[in-house]
Amino acid sequence: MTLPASLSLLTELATLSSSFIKHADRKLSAHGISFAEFMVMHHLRNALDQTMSRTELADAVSLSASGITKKLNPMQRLHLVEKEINQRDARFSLVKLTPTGLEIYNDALVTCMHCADDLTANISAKQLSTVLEIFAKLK
Amino acid sequence: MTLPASLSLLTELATLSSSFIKHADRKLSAHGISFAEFMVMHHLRNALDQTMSRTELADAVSLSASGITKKLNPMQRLHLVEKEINQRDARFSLVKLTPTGLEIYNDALVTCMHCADDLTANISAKQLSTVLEIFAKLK
DNA sequence: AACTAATATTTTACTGGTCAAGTATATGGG
DNA sequence: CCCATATACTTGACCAGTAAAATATTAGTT
Repeated sequence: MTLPASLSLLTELATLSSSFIKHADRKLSAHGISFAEFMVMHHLRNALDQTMSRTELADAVSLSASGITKKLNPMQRLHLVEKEINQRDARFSLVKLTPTGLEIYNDALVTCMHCADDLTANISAKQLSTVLEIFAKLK
Repeated sequence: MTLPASLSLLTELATLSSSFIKHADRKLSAHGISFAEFMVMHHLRNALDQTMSRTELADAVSLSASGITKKLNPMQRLHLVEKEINQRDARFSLVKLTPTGLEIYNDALVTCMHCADDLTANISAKQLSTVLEIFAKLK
């Protein structure tokens, strides 16, 4: 009995990302952050003014509203990010990367790129861009 | 500032699989199981005699030793899997898919294949097999 | 046989996530 | 203006995972 390729993609995707994230977590622990925290900083870094609302951020990292609150609390205590209240609408609170956070992000980025290079060591640049193109069409 | 493609692969991989797993979890809840439980049964289904040791299974689904114990406990209570003691070495305990488990797996498989087809709706069969080939080279 | 080390699993304490309920603020219709 | 509704976020109770310690069994050495 042969299973369809689409199912294999799905199971491979789950297995690969799970084992990769664990690998990255181990490497990033040298910077005192997890891969999930790196991803939060990564999205903030690439946002306009390095600032996003909590819901935008939650969507970006696939976390629930309460999940993002609980993830950001320790990051605020470590002064990696800071909270700013929106003048127009006090319900919104904006999250901003601090200078300390940016510094740690930049260091962690180097580590993370090494992880990424390890991951992709056996594939060519062409294959890499092919996968990225196809990824863009998934979902 | 442009980031290397390898890093994008990594972040996309994490984001895609996280959102896909949540989608599959919602669909599979109709069968009373999670995607993680589906993966356990999937590996057992494709194992010789539908039986694996707990450590083999833990490796297959990227769980720790204690993680697999905690995941299997409720599955045993629901009679999806059963425990068998190895005669040769009483330290090993084998995990086997029960007839009930097999039945539920087969139903869940149909649901899961629909999820997989949704995921891959916008890519061709050729692209699908290309990605799978490249995935095999990662790590 | 007895002691040490290795292996497979479980238990414990803890972390990080979810959902559902609660709080605070804003918006629109009477 | 006031009430209902919607939105953004937080809190509380719970579930799922980890690492480290504990337990049980086997294997190797002397």
